[in-house]
Amino acid sequence: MKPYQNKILKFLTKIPKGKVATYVQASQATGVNSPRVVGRVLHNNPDPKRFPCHRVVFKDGSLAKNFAFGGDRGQRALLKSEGVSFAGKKVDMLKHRIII
DNA sequence: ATTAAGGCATGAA
DNA sequence: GTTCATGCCTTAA
Repeated sequence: MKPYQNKILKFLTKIPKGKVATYVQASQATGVNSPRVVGRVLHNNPDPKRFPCHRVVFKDGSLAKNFAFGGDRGQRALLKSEGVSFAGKKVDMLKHRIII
């Protein structure tokens, strides 16, 4: 059993639409005090359709280079479609960052 | 202001 | 010990 993985995936589902979470927030919310672990779980994402890994971004709002949905480019489109605003290349964290 | 690179820290496989 | 969808730091252009 991988409790951290289960918690992280569950954390993804509880991210409201139009909001984004940072790796740090996800790691702290799940008790896994390491953003890298979160990133690994997202990469091992068993079902991208159920777990919106595209809602997890860097602390500064930038996106990962090789995203499972078609690169950072595709992720930007997905988030934008959900109502997330973008400041150039980065997500507008001030408005869409979830409050833990 | 932004990008790139290098280094160090953290936690798990 | 090494790697990794990170974070923060510094240096450079």
